[in-house]
Amino acid sequence: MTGTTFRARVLRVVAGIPPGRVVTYGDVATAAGRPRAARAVGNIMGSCSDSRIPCHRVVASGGQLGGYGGNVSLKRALLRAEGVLVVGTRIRQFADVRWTARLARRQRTR
DNA sequence: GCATTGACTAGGG
DNA sequence: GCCCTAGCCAATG
Repeated sequence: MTGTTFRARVLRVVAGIPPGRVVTYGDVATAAGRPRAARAVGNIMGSCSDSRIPCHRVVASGGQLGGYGGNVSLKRALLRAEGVLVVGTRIRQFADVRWTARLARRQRTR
């Protein structure tokens, strides 16, 4: 995996997010190997045109919705459709819908 | 190869 | 709770 670019790793992580769950840009960056590249992740997301990449499950820190190419309303609708409780530009019960590889292992094993 | 941009984050007012 | 500032990173011109 030495030749894997940061971009590819980010897309890989986002593609692994299960329905009804969300992750912050910082979490994706960390999972990709660059804890400080949250901004870069956002840039990559804007370029992700693949339908297999659920970019709408990537949100900002603190449960903020973040952005969605200028159509935040659509992102809000998609998240709510998956069971995520969204109010205004924020996510309620963010800790309950937040997803990370480490948490996934915990809930999968138990 | 340098400068600008942008779906970010944390900290201070 | 909201607005502004500084810091960080990859992509693009």
